[in-house]
Amino acid sequence: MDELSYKPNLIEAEAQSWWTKNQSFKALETSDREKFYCLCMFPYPSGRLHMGHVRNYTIGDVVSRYQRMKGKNVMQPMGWDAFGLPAEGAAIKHGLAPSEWTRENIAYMRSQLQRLGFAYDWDRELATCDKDYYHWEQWFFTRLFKQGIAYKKLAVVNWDPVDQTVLANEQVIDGKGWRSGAEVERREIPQWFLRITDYAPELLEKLDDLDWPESVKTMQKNWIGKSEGLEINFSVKDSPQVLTVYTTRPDTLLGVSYMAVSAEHPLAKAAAENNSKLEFFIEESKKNSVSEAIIETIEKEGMSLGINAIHPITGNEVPIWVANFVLAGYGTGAIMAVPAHDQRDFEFANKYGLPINQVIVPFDESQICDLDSEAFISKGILINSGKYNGLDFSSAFDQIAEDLELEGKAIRKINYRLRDWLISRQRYWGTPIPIIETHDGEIKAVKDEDLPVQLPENVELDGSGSPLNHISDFLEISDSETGERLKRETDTFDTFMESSWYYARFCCPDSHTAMLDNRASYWLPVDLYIGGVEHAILHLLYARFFHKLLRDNGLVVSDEPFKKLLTQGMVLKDGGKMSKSLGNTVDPEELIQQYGADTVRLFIMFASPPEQSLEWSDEGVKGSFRFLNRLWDRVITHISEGQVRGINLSEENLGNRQKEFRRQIHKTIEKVSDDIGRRYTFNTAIAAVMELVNYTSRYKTKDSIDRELVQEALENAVLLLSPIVPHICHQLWFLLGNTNAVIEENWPTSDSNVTTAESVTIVIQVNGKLRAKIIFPAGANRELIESTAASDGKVKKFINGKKIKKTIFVEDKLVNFVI
RNA sequence: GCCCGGGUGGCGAAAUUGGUAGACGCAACGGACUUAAAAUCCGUUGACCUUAUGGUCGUGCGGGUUCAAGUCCCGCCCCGGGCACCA
Repeated sequence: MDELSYKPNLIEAEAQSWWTKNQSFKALETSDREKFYCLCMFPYPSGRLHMGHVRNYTIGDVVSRYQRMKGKNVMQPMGWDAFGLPAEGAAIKHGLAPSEWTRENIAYMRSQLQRLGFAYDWDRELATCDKDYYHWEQWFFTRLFKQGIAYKKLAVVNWDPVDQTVLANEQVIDGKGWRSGAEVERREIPQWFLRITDYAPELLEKLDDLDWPESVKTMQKNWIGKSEGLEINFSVKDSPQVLTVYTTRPDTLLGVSYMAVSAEHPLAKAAAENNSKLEFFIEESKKNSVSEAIIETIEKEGMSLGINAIHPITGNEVPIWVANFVLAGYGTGAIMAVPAHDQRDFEFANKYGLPINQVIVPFDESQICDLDSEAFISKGILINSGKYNGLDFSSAFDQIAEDLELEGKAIRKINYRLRDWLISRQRYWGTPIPIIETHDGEIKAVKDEDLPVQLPENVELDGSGSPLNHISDFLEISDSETGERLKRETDTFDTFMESSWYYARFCCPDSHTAMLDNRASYWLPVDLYIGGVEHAILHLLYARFFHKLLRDNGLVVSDEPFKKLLTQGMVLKDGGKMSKSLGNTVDPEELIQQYGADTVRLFIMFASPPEQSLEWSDEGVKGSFRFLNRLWDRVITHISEGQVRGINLSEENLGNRQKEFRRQIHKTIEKVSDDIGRRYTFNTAIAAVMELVNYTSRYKTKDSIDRELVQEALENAVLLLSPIVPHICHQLWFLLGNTNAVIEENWPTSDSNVTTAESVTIVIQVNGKLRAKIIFPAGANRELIESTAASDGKVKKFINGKKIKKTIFVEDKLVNFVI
């Protein structure tokens, strides 16, 4: 074995112990440099790292190390999103307590992260299942409870009648419980909510200020779903009840031909009492999952309730139906149906032979309106609408709203699609909700001095019922002062609660006297947040909401938690998502053992830009390993020819060939700095360094100036690659004769005098087709270029004596003759 | 069903502001080195036509705008993500 060959395992251990010994990644608030908080979405400790983790954390590490070299005071922390459903499943399967399973996983995955050489400040590590963490979440919740932001109401859940437990949507497979196989029912139970809808306007408006991908901002905007409409009350015939609906299209009000309510609606319940067919239909509808994706794709079915609503304008009777696609938790749980101008209402009306009343016509004939085949959903001019005929959308909206408001039959309303956040879960492995119930049913927050409410950890799970309900020590307590018998809330928090504020706790994870202290004001907001695009809506919206709650309670000073967001794509293998069930996973650990962490990091950053999905390739990994070997050999060969130092590379000392080499070096610095610093396109940054290394390898060294140029090229290649492959660069930097570690070096800057090209290639087109390329001195004037181009043999041939109608000229780029 | 992305050689991709399509890498093929293989190094590599110079076509499909379209507009097809209890 060659003493001088590339041995990744050896040099990676050496580099890592150097960083540890020098506490290179410890982040302090006392620095006078500008702060940079770089955060990757923390992992759920599922057992082992997968490639998605490696990709996510490598991106964060590259940016952190780059920003550090740019002189920033960088904090990059890591922790564990440790509560969640899989731990309960694993506990049942392996007979292990969820806490034990989780903590073993954390220990193993921590060692895997360390082996990858990520620049984390491990002193800030936290796990959400630690009582020091959830203590403050409970403390904050009791404030929200007292402020009325947390409240209780009925909500629909998936209920497994055999296991007597609530199921997650994921646990419902083809309408059956995943363990019991029993047909799942929808059931209404009391649940805790947070009033996120109170913050809907701000959550919407502040999106504009964020440096986030437009697609994510659009998704959040649509999710919040602001609409302006009318809430209209229909009276019910022969009944004191009122049927309230919300519509954004009051201009179509005269086209209403039926009403539809959800299976949970009071009118449906009442009508079913003396109608067994209806009762059966409603029971069947309730067997559908609560998942919107499922409800929206099932066969649309309905049944008449046998009662009528009274149209608020015409006074006509309109039949009321129950329909399986009307969502109980959305709007008023009831709709007015206008089949002529809504596609879903149209299909339902056709299926059940309900009337289709056209009340809108297009503005002009260019629009197609064929009510035999589909609804006409565009806005237009009103017809068949009595005194409103001839009005357009906005005047019809105003007129109808005004008239109905006068009669007290409607109010204008801004509505949001966003619903309040359901935060309680009927599960064991989560943060206990710090609420107690007195014997007379009063609900009270647990007092500060009694926090945290600790989750009992040594429990046995069997998959049925609620475990906390069976632990009497937990469930039944007595008041420390009065001795009154009290009962604890046994629900736990949605795990999105923990992930909604961990980014803030990383600023001061050791604070025992407060949830957050002024260190949070120093570090927040997060400068760059990186994670999977699958979190584009829920996690990122909840975290934004929680941040505003923290702000309104004086705990943080910023309005938004994440200044810039980078959403990484998925890691695929053979075109599909890597998953255990498909058996196409690649274990990062095996690859690290075989090639070292740097090779894995390099491949994963080179294979595609971060936002795109990444196709895994074992051959590609080998290619990355080959490149690192070439780079290593190149440096070894260079230094074995002896040290070069202090030779003046200023322009007057260089020949043309040397000037061009130096130009390549500085063009590479310029490109890589832009790719990493601005564009986040690490793949093209790596390609640029590869080109420089290839150029250097081909470059024949004839004198000491050449050797100094090779030194400059290799040093810069090492500096530019050091955020991506930090271990090999740590070693190569010393080998190149430097005494400081590369991590302590500044990011290189390119010299614009060197990068300015003396000549440019101008593309010559005839009618937009490439016909010639001619080299001109940079900045050559238009006349010269055009006359030279026109007399070029090939160009002449294509102009072929025809008249030039027009000449397009783009400086330093192209000439296009239009003939 | 609704919302948001994506589709470029045999493969991963590049083309940053409408201006040279395919940088860089993988695979493949040919050559050098070697007893041989591996490794390494050098070369070729979008398709078709052509002896060659060269030419024609080509960025999911069909239209359009423009001197010029992978890039902009309209209509489709396919794939992926999310849809509120997976994280």
